[in-house]
Amino acid sequence: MATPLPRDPIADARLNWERHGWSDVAAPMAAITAIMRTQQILLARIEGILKPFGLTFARYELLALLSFARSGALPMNKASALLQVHPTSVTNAVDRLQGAGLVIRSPHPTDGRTTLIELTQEGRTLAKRATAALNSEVFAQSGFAEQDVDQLIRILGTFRRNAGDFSE
Amino acid sequence: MATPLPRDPIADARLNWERHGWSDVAAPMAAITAIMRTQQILLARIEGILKPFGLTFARYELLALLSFARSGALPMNKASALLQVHPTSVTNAVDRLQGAGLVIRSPHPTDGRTTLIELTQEGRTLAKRATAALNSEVFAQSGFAEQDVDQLIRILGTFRRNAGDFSE
DNA sequence: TCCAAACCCTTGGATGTCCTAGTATATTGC
DNA sequence: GCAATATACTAGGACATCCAAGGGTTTGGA
Repeated sequence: MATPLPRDPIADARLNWERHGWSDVAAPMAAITAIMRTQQILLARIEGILKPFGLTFARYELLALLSFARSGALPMNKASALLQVHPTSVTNAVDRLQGAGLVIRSPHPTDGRTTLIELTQEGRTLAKRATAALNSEVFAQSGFAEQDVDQLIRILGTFRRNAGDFSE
Repeated sequence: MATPLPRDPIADARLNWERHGWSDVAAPMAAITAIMRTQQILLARIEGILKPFGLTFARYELLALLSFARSGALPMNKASALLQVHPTSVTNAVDRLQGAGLVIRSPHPTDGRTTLIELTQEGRTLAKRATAALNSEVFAQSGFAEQDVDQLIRILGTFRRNAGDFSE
């Protein structure tokens, strides 16, 4: 890890905003910038843990999603919707997972347009091991206080609902 | 925007975690996943606003940083440290900004290793206009309640400090 | 019935991020 | 003073994301 900066760059940005007369939006700017940076930190941690398994976060997410599907298989478009990424991102991830022998593409029984992604036994085993590693190395040491975790889930859940992620 | 899902996929993931006996880390997993998704939503909004200016978020951040520097110029390594991205990412952004005539590379007066990035007049003007657009179209309508913005700044600030971003 | 519209997946291209390695310049230590 | 180490930037490569466009399959309305 690099040497810590002497000052918080996001707090400084907020001061700059206020100095320029944008005080009304300085706080949301700081919050949004902090989310961007936090995501970057967390992603780096996660990828660091997954690397020994030959996985990236994108591929892990797909593997995990499949492992929770009753049949161990999902249509690509369904995976795209649930992971909330562009269909081409799923195509990309499946290409690599299939190349590694972790998933298989198979035709949908009734809809010729649709392709099913199916976990192989190897894929299921790797998903299990990778999840165990993430649980113990990242999620169990998230760096968030317990009440803060609840706050985050509440705040970001409201945000995501308002952004149109889900209706529920 | 795509049709909202009937259910929150992150809440479902949390339930899956609990069902598999990982209740102790289910909440942090959900919080971290929510951060990833929120970042994705915010980034898409920001890039949508910046697109008409011919800017991406990475390039905008660099322009904004320079516009707050007293001299309008910064060494590349300083920009890299303040933006907390890899030096090669700064090289990439500077290449494109320079190609668009928004910044200029100039040699450091005393250290031959260092390259200074300097805003052009055009760059300064564009930074101002882009900031105004982001302020009114994104930050002023962040979708977070005012108290939640404060909570986010507090929670993520603590997290970033613990992660080694800054010492202060 | 049949064709247009809708839907699903893939290909190709643009960007951004990181890592590794290489070149050039400074600084340190003997 | 000079060699070894550290620092600064860039080139090349691997991945991920999105968008635009294309080809195949289904669906729905005339």
